[in-house]
Amino acid sequence: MTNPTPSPVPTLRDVAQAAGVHTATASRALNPKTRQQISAETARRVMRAAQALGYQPNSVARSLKTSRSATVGLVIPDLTNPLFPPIVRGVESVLESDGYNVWIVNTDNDEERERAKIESLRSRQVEGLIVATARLDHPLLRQLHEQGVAMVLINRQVPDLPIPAVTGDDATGVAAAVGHLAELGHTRIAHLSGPLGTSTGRVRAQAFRHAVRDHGLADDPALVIECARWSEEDGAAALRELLARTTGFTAVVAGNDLIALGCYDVFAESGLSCPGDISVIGFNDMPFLDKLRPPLTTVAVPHHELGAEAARMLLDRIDDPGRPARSVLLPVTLVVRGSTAPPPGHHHEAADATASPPPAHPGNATAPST
Amino acid sequence: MTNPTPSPVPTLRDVAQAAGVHTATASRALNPKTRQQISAETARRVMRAAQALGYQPNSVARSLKTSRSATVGLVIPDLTNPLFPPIVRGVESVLESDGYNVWIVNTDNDEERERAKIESLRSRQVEGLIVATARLDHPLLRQLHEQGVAMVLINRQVPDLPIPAVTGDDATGVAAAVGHLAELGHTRIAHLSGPLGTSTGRVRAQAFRHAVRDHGLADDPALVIECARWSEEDGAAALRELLARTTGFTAVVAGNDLIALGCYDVFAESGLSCPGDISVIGFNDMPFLDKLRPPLTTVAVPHHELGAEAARMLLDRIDDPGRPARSVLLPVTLVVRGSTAPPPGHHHEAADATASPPPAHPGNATAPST
DNA sequence: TCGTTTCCCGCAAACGATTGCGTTGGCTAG
DNA sequence: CTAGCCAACGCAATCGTTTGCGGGAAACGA
Repeated sequence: MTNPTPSPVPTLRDVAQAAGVHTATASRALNPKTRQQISAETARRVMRAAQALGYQPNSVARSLKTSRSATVGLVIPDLTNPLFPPIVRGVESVLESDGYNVWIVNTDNDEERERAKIESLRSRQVEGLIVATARLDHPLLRQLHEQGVAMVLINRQVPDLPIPAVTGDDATGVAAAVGHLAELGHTRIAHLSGPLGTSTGRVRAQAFRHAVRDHGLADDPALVIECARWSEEDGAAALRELLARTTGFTAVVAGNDLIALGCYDVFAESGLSCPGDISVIGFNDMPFLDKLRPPLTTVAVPHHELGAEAARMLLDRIDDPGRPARSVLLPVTLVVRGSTAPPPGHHHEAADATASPPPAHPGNATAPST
Repeated sequence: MTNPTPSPVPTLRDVAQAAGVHTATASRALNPKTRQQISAETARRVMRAAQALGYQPNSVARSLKTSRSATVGLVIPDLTNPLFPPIVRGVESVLESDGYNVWIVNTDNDEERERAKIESLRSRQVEGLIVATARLDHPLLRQLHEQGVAMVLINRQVPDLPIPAVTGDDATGVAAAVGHLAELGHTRIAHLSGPLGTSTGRVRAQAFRHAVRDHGLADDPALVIECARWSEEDGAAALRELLARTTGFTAVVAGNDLIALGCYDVFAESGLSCPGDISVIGFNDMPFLDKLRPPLTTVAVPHHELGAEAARMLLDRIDDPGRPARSVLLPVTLVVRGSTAPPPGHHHEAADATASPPPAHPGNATAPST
């Protein structure tokens, strides 16, 4: 079966003609902002005609004339990272209620693709960009900023550029994670950092070392290792390398949840038990973590709010480009699940002296695995 | 810090002026298809000028003139469903290499939002639509089809409309799932179907009843229950209701993975053990299922290929709207993990008579059943 | 030398909307 | 009765490209 022949789509001229008025009049009648310039009677006639013809204004023509588009671009490094879809929803929730459309593009962490997609967005007159792909050194973003493009960064920032950003409070989150592990009795804690070319990677890594020192624990450079990307595979690779070259650590705080998942893979292949032999903490609290084996202890960032706040800031910026670029840090919370427990052989002040399951935590507390 | 003043973006006229030619000449010089109409020398001059000015063609103006846009819309019901991001990647992979842009929109399963977003896509002159939101009765899709919009459905179809679709082989997948459970010794198997207003929901439900009969098992209508949406919450609700009104079933095949995850929630709250007391099979094999507790047995559909094939079909359709609308069914495979085991008290022909853990399947063990 | 072809390139009309400005007609005020 | 005003609407330019068409000049054959 083939497609029916496309019926010609009605234009403003058709509407005007049907209503017996000039296109200018039709245009004004159809636009609520200008409708009061038109007599009620004529306006009604035009709107009826539009209705009857099924008229839909051509946004392309409108954009060309007005150089606006009611559209903003959302630049995501990797849609398959479950962190991002909730953020996207957050962005959409506020932008849509404001009449904006959101154009989502996926760069796959590829610089060339990023450039191409952003270029394509710009050439379509998007009115602003929400960017989740920021790297510490990011010439493209610098250039866009210099060209006066309205932008808000999300989840990551680029410190040298005065672009507003909304991120989770990485430092506090990592400190909470380390604190939790220290409290459980761990003394040698490793960190599988995310890419140090991203602010999140670097900030979390720095916060890790600070926290470790603050707790009087081993601050051994050999205990932190960088993952090339924020992925399960790279997390696994990093942990393998760490296991090969260092020993004696009983816990790892991962740069994010995916890296933590990579650890799970290594545990499975090497026969290590989590949290029996080694504890893990993730970052982000992406969906479904509570159903893992073991449920992953992690630092929860408010995904939806992250997106929503970024969207609000972008709107502010669009209708007043001159305003100062404040950045916001959203509060995070440690959510303790089953992947953290006292280190093997640890003597807790309580009775049991073996590597027993961790104390059941109320609420999210899923049963700890042995 | 505020934004710098936006520098005026160069237009084709600027380029032409800089190169000392007419805009028409500049246009032709910049377009590879028409460049041979221009002397090599002039073309070089124009291209150099464009380069120097940092000229980027204005797609809006181009679209207005040509009524093309090199853009297709991708309509997703719920981006937070991990099934979709890999599909998106599949779509992008083929469309991008063909010079197309992909505009992803998220309808949140809301009919009004869907209409608005599709309208917005159309008014932007997208050249085609890949739609993952199809319902069995879908007036909007019918209307679009009648207007001659190039479309391809993905993952779901609408049977009455001759729109090409690419989906997984739902019937075979469900049959494999039921077969696997039957082989394990289950005789009363329940089905938590997806919404019966979607083809996937209905096809899988029908296939379930067929499969159950084919294996000579109980075909009790009380054993199938419909979930209102493809979500964890609705899966949980459905299983709760089923547990309340029926007993004696030892396995459930869920309409998809999210519904299966809902079952996990119910198990946790009701103290049931999976797979000890009850087995579960999902559908789709979305990411991270292998890390669940227990790892979810499911039917894997080729996400990436699903998207890629849909994109290819759309391209075909765009440059030849007249071609017949063939639909394709992509093969699926049962991947057996840890959420399925013999029913409690089942005497297997092998030695052990208790509800022991399932035989360890090596790796991802995509052992095709029967 | 004179057509005729070929090669480059410019002219101008679109595409479909928005909007500043001008024009019209009806009304009030002086 | 005329000046002045306002409301309602039309005119035409414009946004930045693309593209059919035509023209001028060079090249070619006879």
